[in-house]
Amino acid sequence: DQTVLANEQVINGCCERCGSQVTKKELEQWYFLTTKLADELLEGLEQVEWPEHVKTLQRNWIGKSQGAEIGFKIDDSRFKIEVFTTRPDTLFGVTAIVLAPEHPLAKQLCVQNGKTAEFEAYNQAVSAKTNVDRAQGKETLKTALFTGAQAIHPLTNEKIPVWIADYVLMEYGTGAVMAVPAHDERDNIFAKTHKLPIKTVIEPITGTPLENEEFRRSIVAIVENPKTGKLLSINWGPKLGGNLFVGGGIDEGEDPVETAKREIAEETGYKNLKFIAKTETIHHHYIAHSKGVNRYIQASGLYFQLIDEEKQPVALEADERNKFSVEWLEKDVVERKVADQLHSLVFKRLVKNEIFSGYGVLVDSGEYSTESSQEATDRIVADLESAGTGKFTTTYRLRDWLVSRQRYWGAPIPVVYDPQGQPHPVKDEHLPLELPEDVNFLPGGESPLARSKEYKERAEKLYGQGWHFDTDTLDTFVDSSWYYLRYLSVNDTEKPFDKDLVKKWLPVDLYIGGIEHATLHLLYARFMYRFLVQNGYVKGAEPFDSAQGEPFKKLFNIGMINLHGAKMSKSKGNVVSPDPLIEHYGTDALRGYELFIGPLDIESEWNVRGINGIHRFLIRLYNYGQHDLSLLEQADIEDENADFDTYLTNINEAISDFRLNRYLAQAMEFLNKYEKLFLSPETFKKFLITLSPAFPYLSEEISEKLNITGSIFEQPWPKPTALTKTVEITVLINQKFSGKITDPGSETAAKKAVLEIIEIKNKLAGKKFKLVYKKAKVVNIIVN
RNA sequence: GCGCGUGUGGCGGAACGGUAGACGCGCUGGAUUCAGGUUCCAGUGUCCGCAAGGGCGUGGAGGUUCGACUCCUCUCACGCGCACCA
Repeated sequence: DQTVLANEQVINGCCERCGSQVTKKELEQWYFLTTKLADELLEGLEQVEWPEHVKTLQRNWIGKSQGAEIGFKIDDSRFKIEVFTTRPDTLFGVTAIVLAPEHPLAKQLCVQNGKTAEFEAYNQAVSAKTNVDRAQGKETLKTALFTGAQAIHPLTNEKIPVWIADYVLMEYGTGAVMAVPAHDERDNIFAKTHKLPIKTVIEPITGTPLENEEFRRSIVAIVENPKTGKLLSINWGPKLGGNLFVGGGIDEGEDPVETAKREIAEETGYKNLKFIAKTETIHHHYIAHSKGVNRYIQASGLYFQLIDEEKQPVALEADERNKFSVEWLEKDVVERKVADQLHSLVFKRLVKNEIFSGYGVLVDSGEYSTESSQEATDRIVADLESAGTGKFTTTYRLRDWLVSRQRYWGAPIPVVYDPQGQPHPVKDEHLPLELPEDVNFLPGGESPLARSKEYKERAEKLYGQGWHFDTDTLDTFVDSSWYYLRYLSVNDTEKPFDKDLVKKWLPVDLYIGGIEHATLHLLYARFMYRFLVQNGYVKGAEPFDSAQGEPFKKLFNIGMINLHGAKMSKSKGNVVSPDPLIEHYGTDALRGYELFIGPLDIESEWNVRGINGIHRFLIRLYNYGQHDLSLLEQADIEDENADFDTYLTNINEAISDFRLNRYLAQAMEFLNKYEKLFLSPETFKKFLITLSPAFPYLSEEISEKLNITGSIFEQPWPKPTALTKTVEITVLINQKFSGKITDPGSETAAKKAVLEIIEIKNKLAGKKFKLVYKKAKVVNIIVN
């Protein structure tokens, strides 16, 4: 409550910690310039072994986007507006320049054009909206204000109106956009609302260009029956492309609308049609399988409605006509069934009225017309650059990290202000700056430190009359962003951490934590460490590669335990106390159950009944440990060793993969098998050692019966006895299990051995079959 | 809207492309017990069958392969993240 937050700490317009709503306020605050390292933070992700999921979260959060900045001069003034766009290829489609309300030029342009009152009114309306309102949807798109100013298009010199609208955000890009209503959804809504022209400058391309293409012009015609709302579709069957609309080539000199009417009548008989709408030209490349040629077509999509249902006889020959059937389908059915790229694009443009925001071929774009988006982008930006009014740039979604907090509990910001209000760093000899103690530290809209008499006096004593410390404290995430460095030198009173120790211990080999830190702690810590490394604070000034800027080499995300589908948390009051369970089952059983509940990185459901299984296992283990094994007849030692080796290999793998549920399952399986066979005392001892991490109390207690000097925890982890176990091959008949054989090592020997098995011989008698062999795996007998 | 992830018995969950459901919970029957609990034995995907045995089965539809939970394409459902990002 009552403090500022960083962007990362705001969830849906509310505080990530306390859930209270976030409002906007103008304040002077300190920032860490995380955006300066945005690129490095992005690259560094390639250097670490983190779950892909977490890397993606961070990549999205940083939100790198490449585009260009383009300057638009304002007519009759010295001003110039820089817009950021990812689509310079749509430059000829610009019909407005739109500024964020907070844009420095927004007010000035209004004032210049005698619209001061309008601006003030609009600005007030906008700032009255909270972030939550802004996030509510497209409602705010409709609010905008014309400044009265005209910008000059840098390539055509046309005049373009300059608007203010709050759908443009000051924090992103340059706080100004070029509105291209034909090719951007928001610009489109904006333009329609304010009756601005919409100019198409990109024609879509579908498919990919091929070699030796045959060129033709053609149409795709959608026919609607206005009485039913259904659309006419031609079903060609699964092999010939499924459902399509009526299509056909345009004859030389023929008008597309006439072509479409002719094709519709020929294929379906309907002849009384009303033309409704038409798409821009669509460039389509495809392989015409039936004709065996590659085609490039320039297609027009056309939309018709039936005037009436009158039909003429279908003109096609019977064999031609039988290739397809004519269907009337609901629009949503059509959307699902029409898979062809060209036809479904026409559907989107004409039926769903979607705008086209993809890449394509330029049209109505002066000398750049007929170029592809890619070519045009490069050439347009290059041309603008040589004219001094444009360049490629990169923008990030990441915001700088606001670290000032109006809270008591935090490290004081080590800044002191002179009587003129100019900030200065607190001198080294005055560090660390400690919190004053004569304050009421409840939050109250301003920092509690501002209320401290002692803090003020301290500053004046150290720096002189009229000086005062910054009264905010640092975000606690600042502390957690470098604690792993301090951990190495907790008793050092001279400096925050010891470079040599850092050099020795970092990066952290394995970092375990919850996913909730993905774009908070983990991002801040990476930033801080990289900053310290880059500036020689941790490794000296030697050059370093990107990987050396990463504090955490490997990351493991631990999953939450849920209760009835909800995360357990103190604030929700749905925490399960372990105490009664420990009392009844013991800590070993509880720990074991927690390991056994499921994979560590997956959210799991808490279900107490499961603890019984572990409890039973522990009782069996304990009872087994009461036997004097040296007096009992044991199983075959070679089999036993081989089994133990297998077990050991499995659990070693499971443990290093954090598959602790597998680790315990293997242990149970092993005990199940040998509970009745009796192990040699040596093997049992090794078995017990492998269980000691999961069940420290019980394994220690049982080990007292064995000849172990000292604690079981001082025993080395067992090593495989390295006896080679015989490899078995599975024998399958038509993929069904039919037994196992010992692997003789070679294909011919294995096949021979299989065919000598009596039961298999009998099954195969008189049948044709062939054998598939896979080394050390399987012999599959395929009988037809 | 964009991005990411997950779908396997009644449940938690196993399966280097090679006997799907290991291990555990629960459930059913039996033994022990005056009884309940505990413990022990047997069974437990589903359908047909007394059984032997067989059919079907890893969200759905295709494909690759001798063989697919696993690889590829499409699709559905759920979950998560970001979101007026130009």
